Amino acid sequence: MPGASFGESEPLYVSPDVYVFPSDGDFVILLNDDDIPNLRLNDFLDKSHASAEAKDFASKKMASASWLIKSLEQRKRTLYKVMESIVKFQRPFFEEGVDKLKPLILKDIAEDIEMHESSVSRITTNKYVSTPHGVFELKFFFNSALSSDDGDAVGSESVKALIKKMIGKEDPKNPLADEKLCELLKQEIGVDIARRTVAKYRTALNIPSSSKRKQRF
DNA sequence: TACTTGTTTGAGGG
DNA sequence: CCCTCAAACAAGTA
Repeated sequence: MPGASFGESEPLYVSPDVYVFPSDGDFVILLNDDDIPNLRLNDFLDKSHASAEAKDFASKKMASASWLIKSLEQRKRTLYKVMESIVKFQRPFFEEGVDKLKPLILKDIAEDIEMHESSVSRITTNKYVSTPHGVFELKFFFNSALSSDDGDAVGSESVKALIKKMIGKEDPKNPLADEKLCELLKQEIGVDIARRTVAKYRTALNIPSSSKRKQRF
């Protein structure tokens, strides 16, 4: 998604698919179904003088229309359940704010609402929720301990940025070893990655190892 | 390099 | 449109 890496609170301009707001120490979920007015079937074609083929054609159309309507209803129900489950898992976020996000994976939600991960994946892409702390894509609530938002590239990018910043501030006489960086990363943003990964990111940034950076005087 | 874990995507059924 | 399944893909790890 273009611009995905530019900030946490991007889409003020999208209209959310679902709202969450506090009420009485609890949270209420409200679906936005503005764009789906009440749909219903109109059985206008069922006339006895119609030909067999026409009746057949009509009833097939009716059938397909009716499952479309059912699908839309089901979608609403599923979206509601997913949202409910997210609120359950990320309650501290809804109560206190963005830095209280807990690690969460699709499978957690999938198991909770008894559905397949792939369904959860599809439901949570391109859907937005309005919360007391802003509007977020549903994907925002999933982070497997590493990335802060967008699943792939963004996570490692922001970790790289942080590494660069830390090395920039280090004492030239006492450069930060990868292991130390690893510790700091954990303290500062709660990211838990292996020392080896830190080394990989550092190399990617064209920063030499701590022993090479050490200055003698 | 190969294994593991997590997410996405294409096919197929309703 | 909904859903699942399996296979592909991506990232970290050893």
